Amino acid sequence: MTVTERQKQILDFISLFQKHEGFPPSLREICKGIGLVSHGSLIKHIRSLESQGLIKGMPGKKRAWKLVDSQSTKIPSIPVLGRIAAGNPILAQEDKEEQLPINPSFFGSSDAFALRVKGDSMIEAHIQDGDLAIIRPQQEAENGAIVAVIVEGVEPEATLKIFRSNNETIELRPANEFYEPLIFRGNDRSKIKVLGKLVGVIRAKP
Amino acid sequence: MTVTERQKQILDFISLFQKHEGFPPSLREICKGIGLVSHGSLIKHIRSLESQGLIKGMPGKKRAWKLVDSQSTKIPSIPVLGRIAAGNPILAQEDKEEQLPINPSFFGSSDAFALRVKGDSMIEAHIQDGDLAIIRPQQEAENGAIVAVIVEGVEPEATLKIFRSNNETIELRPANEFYEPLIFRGNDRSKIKVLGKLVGVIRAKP
DNA sequence: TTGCAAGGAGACCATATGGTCTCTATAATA
DNA sequence: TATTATAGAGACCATATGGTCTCCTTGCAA
Repeated sequence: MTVTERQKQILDFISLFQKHEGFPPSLREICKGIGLVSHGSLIKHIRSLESQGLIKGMPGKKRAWKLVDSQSTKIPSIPVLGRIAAGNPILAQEDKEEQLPINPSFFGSSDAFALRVKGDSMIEAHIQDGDLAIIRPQQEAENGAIVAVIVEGVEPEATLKIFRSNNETIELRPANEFYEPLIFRGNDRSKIKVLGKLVGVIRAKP
Repeated sequence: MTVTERQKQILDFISLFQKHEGFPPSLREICKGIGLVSHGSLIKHIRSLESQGLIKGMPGKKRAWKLVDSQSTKIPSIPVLGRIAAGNPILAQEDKEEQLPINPSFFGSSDAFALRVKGDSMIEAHIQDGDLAIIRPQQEAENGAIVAVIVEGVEPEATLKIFRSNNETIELRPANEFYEPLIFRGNDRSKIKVLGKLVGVIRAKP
C-alpha cells in the first residue's frame, strides 16, 4: 500500500493545523482545508492512513487525531554519530545514538549531524578533545575548509581535517604542527570520502 | 485576580495530557484527571483561566483548548544577552534578543543564557572571537573556573575571565598571556559581580 | 461493451462534549 | 445569627463531530 497525493495533502494539513492552532482539526475542517465537500469521503483516506500507521484516531473521541512519528511530534535534534560503519557512514537517525536537543537549522542545515572529537589534532583551530563537531553533509569541499572525512584503510572512524586540493593532489592537514598531513596522489585520491563540512562546534563542560 | 491551586492543577493537567496524547483533553477528561465529578463546576475555573489569558477555548468547537504561552507551546531555547544594563544584567527573556534553538537542559540548567564573545582574551581556553559562551547563572565561583563577570566601572558588558580568589584578593585572569589580569583587594572586591559559570561554548560558522 | 475499484458527494445517525441552570455544603464576613 | 461568596454535584440541552450507508462519476482492464 502506498501514500497517495491526497493522503500526503491530508497529513500536511493536519500537521500545519496542529502546529498553528494547538489542537488537531476535525474531519470537516480537514475537508475545508483540502477542498473536499463530504467528510464521508475523507474518512476513507483517514482509515487508509491509520492502517499504514501514519496517523492514529481515538474511536469515540471527537477531534482526537494523533500524528504518528511526524515533525510536529518530534523535536528537531542533531544526531551524534559514534562509529561510522566501514565506508558507508550511518546517517540514518534510526540507530538510537545520542541526540543533541538542538535545532539543526541553527547551523543552516536540516540534516546536520555531530561527531565527537578525539584528540587534539585540530587544536590550532580551537577545537579540543571532547568537542562536538557539527557537520553539514556534502561531497565536495573548498580549499581551506575543515571537513569530516573517512580515509579508506586508515581509520574506521571519521576525522576532521583541513582540506586542500589541486590538479594532482589532495592534502588533509591537521590543525596541529606536531601532526603530519596526509597527501594523496593519483588513484589514492579516491580513498578519501568527504562526509561534510564543519559548520559548528559545541563544547559542554561537565 | 489570582490563580488558585485548583486552577494550577488544571493547567498542569492540560499541559501533561496535551504532551502525552497529542491533543487537548475534553472537559470531562480533565474532571477525571483532577478528581472532579461535575464538569459544570470545572467550567467555572476554565472561564476564570480564560479571563486571565492563560488558556483559550474555541466556542462551539469540541475539545479545542489552547494553552497560551506555556512550555508545551514554546520550544525551550537559550537567550543571547547582548548588552548588559549597567550593573543589573537583563536576564528576562522579555526583550526580543536572539534566541538559540537549543534546549538549555543540555547544559544542565533550565535558565542558562549565552553571551557573544568579543576578542581573543580567552583564546588559550580555545574560546575565540564570535563564539557563544553558555553561562549557568550562579553567584559564587570556584577557583579556576571560567566565569562571566561584570566589573563595576570598567566595562558595561559582561566578560569572561578565569576566577581565582583567596582571603585577600580576587583575581580575574584572561586566558591570554598578552592580557593583564585584574586583581581586586579589600573593598574593591565588591566591584565584581559574578553572573554565572561557563558551562559550554558554541561556535557557528557562516 | 461489461465489470470492478477508487474517489467523491450527500444524507442520516449516535454520541461525545461544551454550555447552562439549579441545588447543596462550606467558609468567610458583617 | 444572617448574608454572601465559592466550590462542587447533578441534571438537561444543543450541537459539533465521528461513523456509516447509498449513489454518482471516472478510469482501467477483461
